[in-house]
Amino acid sequence: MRESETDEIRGLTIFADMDDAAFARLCRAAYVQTFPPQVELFAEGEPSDFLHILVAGQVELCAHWNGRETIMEIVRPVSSFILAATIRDAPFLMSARTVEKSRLVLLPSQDVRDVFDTDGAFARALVRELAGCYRGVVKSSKNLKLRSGIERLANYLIRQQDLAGGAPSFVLPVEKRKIAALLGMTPENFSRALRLLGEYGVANDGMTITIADRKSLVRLAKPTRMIDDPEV
Amino acid sequence: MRESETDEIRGLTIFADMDDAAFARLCRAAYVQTFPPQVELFAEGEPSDFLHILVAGQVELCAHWNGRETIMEIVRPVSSFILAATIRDAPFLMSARTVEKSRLVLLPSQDVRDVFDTDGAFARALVRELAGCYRGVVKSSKNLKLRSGIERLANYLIRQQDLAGGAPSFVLPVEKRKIAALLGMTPENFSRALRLLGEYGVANDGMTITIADRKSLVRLAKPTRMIDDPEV
DNA sequence: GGAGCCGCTTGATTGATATCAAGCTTGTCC
DNA sequence: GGACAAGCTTGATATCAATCAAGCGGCTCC
Repeated sequence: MRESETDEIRGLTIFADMDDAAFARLCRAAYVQTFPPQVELFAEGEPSDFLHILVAGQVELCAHWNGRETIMEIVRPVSSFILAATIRDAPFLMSARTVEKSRLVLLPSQDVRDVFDTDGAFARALVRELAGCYRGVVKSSKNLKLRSGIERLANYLIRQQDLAGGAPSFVLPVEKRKIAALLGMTPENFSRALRLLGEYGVANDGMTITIADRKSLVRLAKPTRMIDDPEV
Repeated sequence: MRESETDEIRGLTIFADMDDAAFARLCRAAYVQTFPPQVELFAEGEPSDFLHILVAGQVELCAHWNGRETIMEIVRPVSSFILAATIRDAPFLMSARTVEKSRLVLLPSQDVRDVFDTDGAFARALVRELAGCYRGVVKSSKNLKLRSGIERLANYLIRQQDLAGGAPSFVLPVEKRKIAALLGMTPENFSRALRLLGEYGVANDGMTITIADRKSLVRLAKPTRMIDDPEV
């Protein structure tokens, strides 16, 4: 891995406080790879040989059971994923697939565990990171159990508007069917729910969403920091 | 906190590898308290001042939104809970309530963070613990998104039978309505689903469940390690 | 023992979501 | 341009889950 590439991931909070020697050791056997869209990076159940870091592109994490499939998370750069499996040397609980052309840094899991065993700063950073990941999944689980489909969609749109800088119009980051799966609904119901949101000032043209009356949408969505704020 | 009481929690994996001095420092300002049933220990949104460890009894972790309530987890002894909030010095994402008379050890969150900042072994143990917690919630989320109510119940019963030692008959650990909330269903549908499982050899007398034909139940439930095995 | 409470069960009904089956729109590739 | 594919939308229908409304049964407390 070249220096220009290590720089891209050095800024991640999990590496922020560790010393250069330990970071160098992590990067020693690391490599960078670019994948085309729709490529499966790994499958549920496989051993977690590498910690993955998405540098550019988009990756979906999905899960399967009994012929059904759902999307658990959509990863955007720059962030690591499947850290927990790496730490516990356990099989992946999710499959990963590129959504678009993506560049990834792969750190051998054994190296991550070795450095984590010897470098206290890294271990502490991982604790904070994993605590954040845990809270993220808890929030997502609350979202699923406490809200109906249309409520989840309304909150999703509010969140996306914030991510896009708050402008009334913004473009959805992935295909609608993928957002539907992420929100635990079928593409058909997603479409119907989106139309129902027209009553609340949401307009929809292809991948572009326009929120004309955010207050009205918020009255329906009732976002709360305990579910919808990624910072908390 | 007395020595007899520190012994009760010393065996937890998060304390296993730390040295006695660090453990003593953690316990210095800790205290033990016994609560009657149905007492709220803390509420969603409050600051996480103490890391909680359940020594005896049972505690439910629940979440609320817009007048609705659900149960996220039922904690059994001996285990810590709300570790992630403590680590991140963030508000609780869930409320906690005793299900029965319960004894808890409360460690000041600030002490936990202090020791975690200075004791590498503790930090490493926390990483492993949190990675396990994260994977637990991911599995629970897969369970919710990929399975129907009756499938979740079938898998729950199989798991409870294993926990009870594998005997055909066992007693449910909490009220049915709480199990229903945990599985994301109403008490009414829980009751109906349980009756439908009669077709698969499940009998139900009060709190006692008898599984006459486990193979048949397994054929329906299709348990998988990637969702149902707490060890993976 | 009896009254009252609480949780569980059951049935009837409503509401939400999934499925099936077309069409529609958009963009791509000859 | 025209054919095709893929994703989206829409309507009709079926299935699943929530709600409403009793009634049952066990338990506690006078």
